[in-house]
Amino acid sequence: MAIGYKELKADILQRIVQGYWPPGSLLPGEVELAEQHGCARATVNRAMRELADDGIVERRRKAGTRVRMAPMRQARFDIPIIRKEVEAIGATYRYALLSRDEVNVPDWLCGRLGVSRGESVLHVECMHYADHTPYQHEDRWIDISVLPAARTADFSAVGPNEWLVAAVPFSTVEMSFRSTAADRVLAAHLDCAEGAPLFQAERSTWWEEQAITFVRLTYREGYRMTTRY
Amino acid sequence: MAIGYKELKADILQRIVQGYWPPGSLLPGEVELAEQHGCARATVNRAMRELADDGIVERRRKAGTRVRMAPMRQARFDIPIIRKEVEAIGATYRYALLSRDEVNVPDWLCGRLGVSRGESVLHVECMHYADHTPYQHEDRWIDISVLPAARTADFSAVGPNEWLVAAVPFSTVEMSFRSTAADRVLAAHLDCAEGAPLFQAERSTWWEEQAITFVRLTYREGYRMTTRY
DNA sequence: AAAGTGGATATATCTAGGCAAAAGGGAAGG
DNA sequence: CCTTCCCTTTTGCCTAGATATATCCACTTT
Repeated sequence: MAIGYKELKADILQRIVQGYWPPGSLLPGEVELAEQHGCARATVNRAMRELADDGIVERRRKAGTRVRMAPMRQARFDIPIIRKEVEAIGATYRYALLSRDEVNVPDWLCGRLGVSRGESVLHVECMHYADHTPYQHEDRWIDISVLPAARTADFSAVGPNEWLVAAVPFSTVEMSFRSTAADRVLAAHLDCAEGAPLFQAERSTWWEEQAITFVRLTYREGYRMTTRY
Repeated sequence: MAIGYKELKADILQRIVQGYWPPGSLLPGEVELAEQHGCARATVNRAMRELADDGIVERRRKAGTRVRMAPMRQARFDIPIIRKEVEAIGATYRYALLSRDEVNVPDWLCGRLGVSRGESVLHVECMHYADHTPYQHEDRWIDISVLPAARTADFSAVGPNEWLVAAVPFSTVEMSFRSTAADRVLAAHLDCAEGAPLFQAERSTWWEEQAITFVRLTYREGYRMTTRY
């Protein structure tokens, strides 16, 4: 009669999927489920908590556990190292540094990085290729007052992304995705027409309330970001 | 002396972030950590398991727990119900049905829905507005052989998305995001120039290995999907 | 040298019980 | 009728102990 939390989780999910517990309905309490399945409440708790983590159910003290109304409320995307992503599709990865300058922080970046005007930042532009076709353009800004080591780092062989991953851990990340039209520079680098619709990801990274880096990644035309579950 | 699993998790993460336990290094065993912190082993286990779930550490029986070398982190996006999303920004939500036809499945959709050519599908087009400005265009296809109830559903007041959520218990979902140029129809509906770069989401939904619906959501120009973690 | 075996060990999971905290729901008072 | 306060329910979290399982490593066998 006693079962493990995985089986229990599968059981409950099965019943939800088959409509026995329709969206919005209230599930039995932990004690009751534990008695029904002949296991400890902790086991039920583990199963229910994982279902909640997966976004299947919603739990609130006193209110109980109920099936979520929306079939999918959250999606999870892996943010891989670009090299891995390219190699995963069976292509050869190549990296190229385009430019590297120490400049005054532009106004539009002040707010995002949380630095004051007039400060100096490191600006690195580079390209990532899959089998010699453009894959991604990387436009990165690093706050050198927070990360002075970046000033002496050599980005000609290894990309700033991989360098940063190895050099600094991060605590908070904000990402956003949008669609943008290729300007002249991007069109040239990504080998597409000017005005072509491109998928763009922007990421700000903080460590201990200190902004470290902001990066704008522009993917080749036609790129898709996909998730399934 | 005794602490909760959240504090413990934060403690361990802190030490990893600060380099006390560098990437690749072996962490103490659960028993040892429990003794050091004066708590039960289950508490340590919970903290460590969550760190593993978050992709910070890697755990293997007998081998112990070690800090991951390349933390391939994953982002989690909330995909809100369109009405909630609009109302969250303080705007008034409005819905409009554009068209609704029963047609032969187009070739490009056969593969995605997993239906054979010549079959009949329900095609629904509608718009979602925020304060009377276009917010999202919904282009939906429903397999009526799997979901015959859709044939008699009235989509003039409630959108197909909300109808489906209530009608279909639960499912497997595949989503993908990309950038596309506005064609004449989309430009007209979304009030933008033809060729404008638009953010597009596509979602296929299955239930018990049966494809139910495919939807293509095109957002207004300038839309951003953002997450923070 | 290569392959198989078994013990040691670290994590995975379960049990049984208890206290804490949040919050729904109703009672009491204005 | 409405608001405020309290009680009870339900999940959250912890302890302490035990079994299960995977797997590294050393040792033995072929």
